[in-house]
Amino acid sequence: MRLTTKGRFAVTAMIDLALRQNNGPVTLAAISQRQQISLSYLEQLFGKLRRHELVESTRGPGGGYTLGRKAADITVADIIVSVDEPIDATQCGGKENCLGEGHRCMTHELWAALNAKMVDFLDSVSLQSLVDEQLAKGVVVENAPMIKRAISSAPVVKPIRVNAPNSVFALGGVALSSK
Amino acid sequence: MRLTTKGRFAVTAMIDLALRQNNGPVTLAAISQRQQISLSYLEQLFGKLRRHELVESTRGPGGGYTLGRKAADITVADIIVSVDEPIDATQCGGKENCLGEGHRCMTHELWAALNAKMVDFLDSVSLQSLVDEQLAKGVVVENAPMIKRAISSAPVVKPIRVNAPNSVFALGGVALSSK
DNA sequence: ATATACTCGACGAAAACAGTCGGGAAAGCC
DNA sequence: GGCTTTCCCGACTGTTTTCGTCGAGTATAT
Repeated sequence: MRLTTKGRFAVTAMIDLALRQNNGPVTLAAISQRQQISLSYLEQLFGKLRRHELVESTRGPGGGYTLGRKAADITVADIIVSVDEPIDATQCGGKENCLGEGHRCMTHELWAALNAKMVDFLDSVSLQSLVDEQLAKGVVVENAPMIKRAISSAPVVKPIRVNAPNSVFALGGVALSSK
Repeated sequence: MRLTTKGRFAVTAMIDLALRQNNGPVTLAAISQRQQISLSYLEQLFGKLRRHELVESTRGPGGGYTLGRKAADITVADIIVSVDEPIDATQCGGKENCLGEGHRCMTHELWAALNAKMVDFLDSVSLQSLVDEQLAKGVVVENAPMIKRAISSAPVVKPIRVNAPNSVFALGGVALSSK
């Protein structure tokens, strides 16, 4: 398990997505603006997230991404593993008895214990719990025009897709569309 | 909080050190051989660990490193923070209200929640607990000639420094001194 | 048809990682 | 003193990862 800013971007983007997907699909462009992550980089990350079925995509106008399953069923470990992939296996290539004898290469053993703890922990943190934490903190989710409250239990809600590039749908007042 | 193989090396080396320091100081050369980490790289890591007072050094023959405080008082978070240092601060430079208004830059907020959880967790794992885990698994600590059993409660035992470069003090039988 | 938005691959600069090298400086031992 | 051991430090290098750009392409809705 590795943990870098790459994983941080992915987790942050997923929280952003989870906070807003009840309006319908969320575009990467919107996440890019809100979270200050380059669009192309997000595309790469979401490509991986999609291949791991953590998100689903909808093409065309009004399209974007939605969560692949309920936020409560997505863990932080899922997200990080998805974008980090190559788990690197402690220089000895993963084979046991790396140096011929029995108790050699404890490098492997030594780290394995802590790594397991870490994975267990990150697997116990759900995306939903992070979202709840944000809502509790009073994070303002812009343009959320009083849709149903069925956050993630409704199958695929897809309300009317308002397609207003520069009005309400943009950013909540401040002009950030200039660049 | 970042987590890469660098932190892994540091944690692994610290476990190795904790397992053996009751014989007296442990040399980096020995850790290097056992854990297959390059000596010079270890020197860099231990330089940081020493500056953070997690380890103490003794120069000259029979010298090496010992823990700076009891293994139970050193956490994994301590170790990782020591070698990773620059904590990077979420592109906005750490200042609040990054974009002028109040609820902007939730990038900061979003990640902070998880990061805090992670630090809390890693701070709850002591070096001692990892050492105990290894001992329970039956890890063989070579050349431990039946010293006291007071693993880490004795202040600074420092028995007689046997200075026998190639005999018992070397590696426990197998010829690894060839390179 | 056209605009929206995802999809994919190649490319590139900058940073971090992992390791090397060479010269020191303190401490013990002969 | 001279020798060895060991830590100490800075500079340097090659590789990988990060982060981002660009351009072309495909599906979809209006």
